[in-house]
Amino acid sequence: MTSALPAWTTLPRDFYQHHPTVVAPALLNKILVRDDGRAGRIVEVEAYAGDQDPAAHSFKGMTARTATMFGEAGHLYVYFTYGMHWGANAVCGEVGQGWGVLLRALAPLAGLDRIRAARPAIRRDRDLASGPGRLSQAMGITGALDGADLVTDDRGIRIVSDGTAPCPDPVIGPRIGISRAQEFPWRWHVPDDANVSVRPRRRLER
DNA sequence: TTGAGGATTCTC
DNA sequence: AGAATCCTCAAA
Repeated sequence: MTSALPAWTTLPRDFYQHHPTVVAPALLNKILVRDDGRAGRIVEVEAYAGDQDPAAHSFKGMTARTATMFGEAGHLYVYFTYGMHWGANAVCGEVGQGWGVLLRALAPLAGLDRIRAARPAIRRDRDLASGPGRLSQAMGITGALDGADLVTDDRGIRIVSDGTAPCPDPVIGPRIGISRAQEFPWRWHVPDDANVSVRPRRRLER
């Protein structure tokens, strides 16, 4: 019997030590894993690039909120917004750059009972983790996990590969929900994946 | 001390 | 289209 389930190998530090426009598409088809069995395949991401990027939290330099983003690559930057939602990023680049990749959507893969329990109002599975706030809620990510090391798995969250190739032909387009640098094509998602978040409704100009 | 705005989601 | 809901940061 030679066939076996492919091993889940944690992504190494140097996977993250590049520009977020490189790391972001490379993260498509990787798997976000919690130590309680919850896991989901990453199907939508966005890049944020520090002082090169007016839309990034880190654009104007480090603050108390963004300290993690300026730290070592491979850690989790978790932010709070709109008074109720958490967002999760993989820090990338070198220390001091403030670069990261926002995890925007997962295709739930394991621990579905726990994921559904974390999203009790949701009826369809494709709505469980389709959006940064939904993803964080589904996976139990809050500010308590800000700074967690995805490489050493020091706090029960990591990103692994199951051997699936990177998405060969991702959809590329503008980022969602930002007011500046809207023209940067720094969003990538797996084509036709039901879990990809959708812009609510484009506001008509004028 | 104040206030505007926010890497969103849900409901009406 | 509007509400919910509160933290962050710059400016006064």
